[in-house]
Amino acid sequence: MATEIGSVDAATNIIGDKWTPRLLRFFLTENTVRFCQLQDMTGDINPRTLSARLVKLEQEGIIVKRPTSPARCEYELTQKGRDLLPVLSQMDSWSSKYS
Amino acid sequence: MATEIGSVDAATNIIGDKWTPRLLRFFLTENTVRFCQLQDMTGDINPRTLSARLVKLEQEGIIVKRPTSPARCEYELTQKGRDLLPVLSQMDSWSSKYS
DNA sequence: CCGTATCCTCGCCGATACTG
DNA sequence: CAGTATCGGCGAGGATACGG
Repeated sequence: MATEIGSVDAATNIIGDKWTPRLLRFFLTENTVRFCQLQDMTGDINPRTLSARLVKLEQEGIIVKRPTSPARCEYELTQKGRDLLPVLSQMDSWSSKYS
Repeated sequence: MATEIGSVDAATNIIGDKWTPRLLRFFLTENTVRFCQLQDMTGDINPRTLSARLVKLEQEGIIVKRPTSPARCEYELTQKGRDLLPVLSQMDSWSSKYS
């Protein structure tokens, strides 16, 4: 059945984007997040860039966007996104070991 | 003591580079690797780029370079590099789950 | 075999300003 | 609050050729 095992590319396509790991890291401790929270947390991200990241993550089925009121919405991980958290955890612990 | 836990940046600095995850993936199955092997495996990587990656990985203490004969050498993971393999494994399994 | 040297393109992303 | 619009710089990395 040609199970193409052993590539790392799909994850790289997400993780490799600037800011994305930081954005996803938010979900290690929170269930939902809003646009401005991500802006505040990263401190410096351009709204244009942040928007682009969220669009891509949504297209890839990693997050879902949910309006909570007019002019307000929140983002949440899908199952596919939740499955990405172990990657983040590993990156986290490696990073803190080798600061 | 301001233990800055909970960043993902150090790993991102390595993993985020184009080609690097693929290069490191080699070490999931092999202990040492040579320049031309990496060229063959990736298929398309520019020698200039490959060289740059290896230099950076060496500077970061993730691999070591060892000449085996004049005009021949091999690369090997350090402990710091070996500690990076779990990240790669996680990326691998996520990628194969969501091809 | 293992790279380095030059040149050059392309697209990422920051700055800034503005809308629903 | 949650984005979109426009513009522009800059640097990563590809193409190609060459050297130890």
